[in-house]
Amino acid sequence: MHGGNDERVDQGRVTLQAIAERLSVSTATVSLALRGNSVVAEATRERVRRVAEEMGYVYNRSAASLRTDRSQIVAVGIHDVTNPYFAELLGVLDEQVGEVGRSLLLGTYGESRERQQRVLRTLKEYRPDGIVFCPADGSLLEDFVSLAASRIPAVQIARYVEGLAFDFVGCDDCGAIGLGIDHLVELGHRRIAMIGGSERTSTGRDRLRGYREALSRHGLQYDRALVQTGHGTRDHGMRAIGAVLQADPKPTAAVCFSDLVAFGAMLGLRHAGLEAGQDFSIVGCDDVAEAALWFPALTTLRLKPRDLGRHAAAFLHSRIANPALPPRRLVLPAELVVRASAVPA
Amino acid sequence: MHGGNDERVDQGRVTLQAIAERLSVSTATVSLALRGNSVVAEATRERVRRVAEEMGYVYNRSAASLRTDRSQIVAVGIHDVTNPYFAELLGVLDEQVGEVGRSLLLGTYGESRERQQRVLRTLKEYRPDGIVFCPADGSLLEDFVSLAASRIPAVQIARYVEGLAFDFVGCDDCGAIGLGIDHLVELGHRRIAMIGGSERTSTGRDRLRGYREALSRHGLQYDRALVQTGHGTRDHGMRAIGAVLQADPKPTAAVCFSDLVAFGAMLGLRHAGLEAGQDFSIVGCDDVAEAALWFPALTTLRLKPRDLGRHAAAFLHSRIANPALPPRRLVLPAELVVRASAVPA
DNA sequence: CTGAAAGCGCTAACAA
DNA sequence: TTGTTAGCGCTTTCAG
Repeated sequence: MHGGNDERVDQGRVTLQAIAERLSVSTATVSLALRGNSVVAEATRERVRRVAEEMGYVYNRSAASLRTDRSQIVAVGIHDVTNPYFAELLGVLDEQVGEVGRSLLLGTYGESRERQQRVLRTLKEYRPDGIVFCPADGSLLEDFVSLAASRIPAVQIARYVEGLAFDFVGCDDCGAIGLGIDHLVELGHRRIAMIGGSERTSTGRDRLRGYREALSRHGLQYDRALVQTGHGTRDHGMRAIGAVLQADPKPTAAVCFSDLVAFGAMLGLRHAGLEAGQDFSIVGCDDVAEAALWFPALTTLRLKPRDLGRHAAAFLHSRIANPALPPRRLVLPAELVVRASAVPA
Repeated sequence: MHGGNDERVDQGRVTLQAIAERLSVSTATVSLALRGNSVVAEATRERVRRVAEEMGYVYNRSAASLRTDRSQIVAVGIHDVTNPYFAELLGVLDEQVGEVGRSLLLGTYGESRERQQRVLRTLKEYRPDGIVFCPADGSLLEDFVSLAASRIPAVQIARYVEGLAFDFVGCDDCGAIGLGIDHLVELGHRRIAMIGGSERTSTGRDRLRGYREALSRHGLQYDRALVQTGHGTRDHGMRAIGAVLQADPKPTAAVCFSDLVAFGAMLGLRHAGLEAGQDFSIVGCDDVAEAALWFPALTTLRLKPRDLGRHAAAFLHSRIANPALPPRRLVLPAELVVRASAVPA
């Protein structure tokens, strides 16, 4: 320990305390100054800021959080970030939440209820200011009682669970599929299949319902052989289109639960020697980026994840500000975007 | 305030303290018991656990974090979750990190250095146990001095910045493109374009280098008119293919910086009246899920984001355990997957 | 305009 | 095997 050592030796612990000592002021002053509170003199604020910078101070949010009961964390629970629709949702959420100085704590759980339970519990332990989540396939009301009990402001996104008194923002799933059917009927189709959509998910149920209702609106008969429920994956789409093609009489068109399913279906069609947009009509749902670029370009129902994300963030922030708000529901309209995968019968 | 009120009245504050009082033991015992420490009697542990459960206790990680200097948070900074390659990376990271009881704190910054600065600073404030990030386009060494000074275990993923003494795990970008060129040359192509890849990114530079080196390896001449650098987006791919088609003599094939670029390029080709896999050959890079499903199915270089994510997590965890480790570099090999978008000249 | 002091909920010595 | 105690770094009265 020879002389000439400088202050940088123990720079591992730069706290308010350290700054306060260096400046011979109190930690209270430093705290206030750093947060720009105008109760401390402009000159002091400046000095504090400079020294903090110089000492390499970094705010400790755990400490602040413990003290204030605000973590500036928004937890988000979704099944799959790999699904482009949800990836986009996640992106928007991050943007929106970042704008008000909060950060996203992420948890994914596939479609497993059990993992969802674990993830939700862990997320809660970080004391997020709020949480936005998309209930896993098959979720039951009881899965969320402890979340509700925690009183953490929560908003359900895209999917809801029946009877849960949380905010919800989603799309008009029923109406979306209706639009798709309308379009196909206009094109002259009479035998229209429905591919994908889990009955254990609100989006699945609502889109399936949209299918049935639209059919009956057009005086078409519901045929169980034309519907292949399942997860919203490419794989399912590919397998399901094959199954549906076995029906007699054959369908001439299909609406899909999602674009991913539609992509799978178009591929399955090709395996069966058919081509979407020629021998068979396909309409997707979501309008992910890839949809416009496919060949044939996918006719689909646009669901606008950006709007979803924006509104979810707004709901959450207002609820954080005022937890007493009654639960709200926002259902965004879908819109048909006509491209090349659906053609006259 | 009539009688019959039960304990659930103020359930807002269930702390170790509260449990301890209820059981007439100390908070230390409760803490130990809840964490399953075998120093407390099995019977006590059980009692504590039951009461905690019953009272709706939820662990407060801010408090623990403050005390232990461990947050169980892994911060991740990336430019874009909407890019399927990075979405997949994110998904794997979440899985891996979850397995050892940590959670992901997410920050995105587009390709903006400035946003990256803000995001990194915020992430640090949560005192993550570690951080994995992909440097934004144009990042400079100086952008990370404060991260380095913070001594938070860090690993760079996919892209690295020259001279940064952090761990790195990425792909053999140079070799990947080389494989692509080899394939095209074997198919008889001599005029091969390169589309996408920013020079302000290690992946861009390395892939561009791979292009040049492979060309010269095959005795082909490097022609500036055949390379269109730019971001790894579909848009860029679509615009760039047009530009490259102006060259004289025309190229007969192109390697793309990424699958996204390749998708854009294939679309651009169509606009120009050409068809990939017939009149022109395209090879992508990444092998995202969509690549196999496109028409024509994309011949591409598989980069295995899952392996990347797994190794990054492993690097991080070992470094958290032992911060003194020297910086490591892991470069995963790429592999050619032949499909239908590249054909004989 | 600034300082002193208490306390958020937890864990880790150390003592009993 | 369990209890006592101090303290992590911050914010917030309340005094001065």
